[in-house]
Amino acid sequence: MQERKKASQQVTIYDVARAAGVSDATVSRVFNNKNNVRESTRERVLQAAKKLGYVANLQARILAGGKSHIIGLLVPGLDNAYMAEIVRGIDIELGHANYEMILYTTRRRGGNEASYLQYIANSLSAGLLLVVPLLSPKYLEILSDLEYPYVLIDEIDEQNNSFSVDATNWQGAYDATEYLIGLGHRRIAFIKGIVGLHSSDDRVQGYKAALKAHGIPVRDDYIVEGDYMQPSGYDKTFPLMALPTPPTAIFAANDHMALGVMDAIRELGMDIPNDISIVGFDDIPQASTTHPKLTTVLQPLEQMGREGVRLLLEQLQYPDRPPRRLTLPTQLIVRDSCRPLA
Amino acid sequence: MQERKKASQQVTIYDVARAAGVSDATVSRVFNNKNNVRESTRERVLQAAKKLGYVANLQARILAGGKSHIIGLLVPGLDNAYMAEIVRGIDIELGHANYEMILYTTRRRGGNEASYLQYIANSLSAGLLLVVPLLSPKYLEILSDLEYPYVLIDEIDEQNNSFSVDATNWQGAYDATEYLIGLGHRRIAFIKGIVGLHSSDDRVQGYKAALKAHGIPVRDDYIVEGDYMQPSGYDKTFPLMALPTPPTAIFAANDHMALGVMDAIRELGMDIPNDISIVGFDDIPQASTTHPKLTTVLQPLEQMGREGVRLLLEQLQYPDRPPRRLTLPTQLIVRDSCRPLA
DNA sequence: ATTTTCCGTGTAAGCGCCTACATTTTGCAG
DNA sequence: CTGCAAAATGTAGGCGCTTACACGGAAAAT
Repeated sequence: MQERKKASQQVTIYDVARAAGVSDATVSRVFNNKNNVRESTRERVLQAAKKLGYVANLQARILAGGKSHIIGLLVPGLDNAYMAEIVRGIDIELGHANYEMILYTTRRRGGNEASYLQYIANSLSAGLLLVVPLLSPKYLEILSDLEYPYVLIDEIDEQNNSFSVDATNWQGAYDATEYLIGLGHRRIAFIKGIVGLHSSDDRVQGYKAALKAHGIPVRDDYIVEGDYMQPSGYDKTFPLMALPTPPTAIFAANDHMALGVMDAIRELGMDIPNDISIVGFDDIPQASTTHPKLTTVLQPLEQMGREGVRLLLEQLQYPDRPPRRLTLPTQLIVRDSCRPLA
Repeated sequence: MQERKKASQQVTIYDVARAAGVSDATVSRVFNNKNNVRESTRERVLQAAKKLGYVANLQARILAGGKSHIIGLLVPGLDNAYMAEIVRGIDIELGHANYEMILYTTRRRGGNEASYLQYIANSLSAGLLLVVPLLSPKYLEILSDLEYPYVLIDEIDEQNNSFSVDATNWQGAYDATEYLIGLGHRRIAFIKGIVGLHSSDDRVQGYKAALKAHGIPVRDDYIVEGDYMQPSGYDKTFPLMALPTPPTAIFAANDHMALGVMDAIRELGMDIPNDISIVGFDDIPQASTTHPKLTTVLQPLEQMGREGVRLLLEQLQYPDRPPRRLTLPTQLIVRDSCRPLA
């Protein structure tokens, strides 16, 4: 026990019980908001607790069968604005519900998903939030085998067997493309995200659908592959602009790539939006601090995080409710990176 | 217990013991790497455990006096690249040590630091990592009252009474300034970070010291106040460039602000680095994906995170070691945003 | 006033694991 | 072989808390 010398000083439920002249069970009841405690004793207990500085010991509480009030968050990493926004939402909502969050990264235990998940499930978290692009179906399988509550954020379960939160990716892309078309653009290029990703694929489809709906042929040479990261947006812009008939607008499947596009365009000596229009997707905070400000499709990341938490807590409370999929609306945010075609 | 139906399925130490034909104590010994277990039984236990899919129950382990293998991370939020880098380092090192991390944000329990810390200390974490700019001294006081192990990252304890990790902010700023001077610049402006922040103040001092060392007078109108965020870098650039004798180089106290400066400069129709040189500080990932690539002072953020973890684990293992302060070297990273003065 | 409820509280038995101590087994000198 | 120390393993108690159950007393019903 060298690890926690403070153990000796820890105020337990017994100390409070003694101070308040009741049994430990009563103290427990008070702190768990059980209703069968007389108001006067409840207050006596509360006061004693406050005076002694009592703070419940979580592990004991969980072990004894209480609720853990901790949920796990599994992510590949925190190193991008997209993730940070979602996590912010999660944190806020968790705060309201008085839950803590423990962070797991897929970086760890690479390969051995099964035991990692098993480990997580057996640990302190009562449930798991997954923000894992390119989620392997194996994960879901294991998770449901474990009968462990979880929610997918910005990712869906093809089997429709999981709680999940995502956004109207198709519609968002459709709207943005239509906006560009409305501005008079006909030569609209699209930089794709990571192929295979649900969100990414939907965006391509939305883009194509809008073109078709307006009788504009889909040109394959206008559709290039990116990876959702800034450098890919930058790199892919040059070949696009080197085309015999270069596009007059570029729609990047996310803001990070759009930022890269802007860099490339500037490097080509062209002006945004006068020479070319650019649209992104996500509306990360940075989108509104660039110059010109980026027109983009807002994906309610923070809200997705929040709803994810709600869905998880709901599961914890009512374990038997059937899985639900929540799809939040995106919204076109018009800023300064587009202009009507002359 | 509606919260965890899986409880019934949980494989306990007893199951393993039975399967291996030993007592639970022996199983415990095996999993705690105690040395007085015969090799043959150790293996028998391990095999049984593997077969049953045994995973230790953390709360029970902690409760019984074992090590928690969880540390807490207290941050204001995750929403910037600086923090993300540090957290990445923390995560990596924690992974090596087989520790988990639980995330606490100062956003929660605004105001009531004392009880929040008390809560944290009484929770599952064995120690706390603080990445809290503008840390109130009150925090430290409470923490040491609690005799709770903690490490400060990129922040120092004036009393020198805490374990902490930071970087050579003064030297880094000195080096960068000297580099600019070496390039022939004499009119070098500086955009400060958040005043009051240890790191920020040191950087100003380093900048001033370099100027003085080279006999260049420190001009107050060249030193403006920022807040470490991109918009402030952008905003503060305009008045600077509107000066009767505008600077030929701008040194921003961090990369985020430098990015803002670059935006502003471009908006003024000037070229980087031909018309003006720019230097940042931190070397966040983005610094190398801008165009031109940003010359900056590398602050080993990831490593700071890692060392922070090391220091914390060290404390957990040897509770009586006196506090240490670890200062990691910064390094000037020359890229493309500076040019010799014509 | 007496019986029936029900409310408020205490008692006790764990939750899964660790560890001091007791006990058995092993290794080895004599 | 015997004896004994050392190594290996088992036993039991406890970590702080929750919760089924028991129980006394007060309120409600008759």
